[in-house]
Amino acid sequence: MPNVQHSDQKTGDIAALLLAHYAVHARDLPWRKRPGQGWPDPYHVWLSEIMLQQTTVMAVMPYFARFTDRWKNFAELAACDDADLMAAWAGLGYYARARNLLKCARTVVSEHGGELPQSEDALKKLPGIGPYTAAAIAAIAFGQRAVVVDANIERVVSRLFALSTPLPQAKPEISALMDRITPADRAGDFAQAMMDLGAGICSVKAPACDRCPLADGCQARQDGNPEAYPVKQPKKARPVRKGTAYWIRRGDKVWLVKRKDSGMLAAMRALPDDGWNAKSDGNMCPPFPAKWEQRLPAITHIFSHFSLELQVAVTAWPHGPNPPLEGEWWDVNSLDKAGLPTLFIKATKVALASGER
DNA sequence: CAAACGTGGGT
DNA sequence: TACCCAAGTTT
Repeated sequence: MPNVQHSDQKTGDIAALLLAHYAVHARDLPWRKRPGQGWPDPYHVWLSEIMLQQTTVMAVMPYFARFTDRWKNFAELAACDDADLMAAWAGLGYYARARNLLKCARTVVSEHGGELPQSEDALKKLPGIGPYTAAAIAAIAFGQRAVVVDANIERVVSRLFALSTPLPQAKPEISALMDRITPADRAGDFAQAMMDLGAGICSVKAPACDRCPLADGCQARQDGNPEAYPVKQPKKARPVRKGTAYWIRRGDKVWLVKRKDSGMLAAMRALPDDGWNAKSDGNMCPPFPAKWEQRLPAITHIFSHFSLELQVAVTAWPHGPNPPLEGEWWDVNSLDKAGLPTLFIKATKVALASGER
């Protein structure tokens, strides 16, 4: 445990100071809107929390707006087609979230009468909801006292108490400290205030301590080295892989496939490829023999755990039978509606820009 | 438990 | 440019 030189009195001040600051400086985010006087719509809280996992507020905004406009509650979302959902999620990344989102909505409808359960335990049993999200929903949507810990809060707490233990080993310590400073009432506002603080003031680089309501009680600030926290374990290098995608054109159509249901970009619509993955290069074998042109500029795409140098090979497919490869013709003029992951969006742009007939 | 799992903005 | 990181969960 950390050197506990903070009295309960002092840690109690943290919540009061932060909530007062939050009353004035809270970000105005769409999922925080409260219908009437009460709490925000739990469906909105849940949807935003899933979208915000490892994803910035800026990236989430347009997706949240489109999703809530199109699917207004759990029942509507549960009833949608899987392919439509995946296409709507395209570009946001971490596609397992989209598959779990749908599973979760369907479970909420079939087993919980279309309303989210309110207890942290019950929430954690739902697909896509882990420790963080369960606590966040319980606190933010249902007013329960839950201890919320995300990467922002890890950073803020690490600095407040100048924790020398590196992450992820420090997680239990951070949870215990967050538990200690979380108020009995307004735990949800407190969590959001901590996250706002981490996002806007207690930033990774160059924290704005002069604007921080907790600066006086911050150990790292007193020590003059807030940027040194949180201490983290070094990360692994990112390998570079090579692969090929295949652009099969017939008139104004291109042949798209659906990726398998597990692994990278699972269940997403895509261009055919040569089997590249995080562990190995693609085999450079086209899906079928044809006259393949392969002189387009390579694409570099950075995934979380490897980089990919992707070559695009092009062929023209004659009218008549379809290519011997499960898939569908897609109009090249409406590729934006295909729901392609960003990697393949880049590939389609290269193919089209090449003046490819 | 460590690794898998996307993407784009910031520095 | 290169590297860091984000409202984490699942296996």
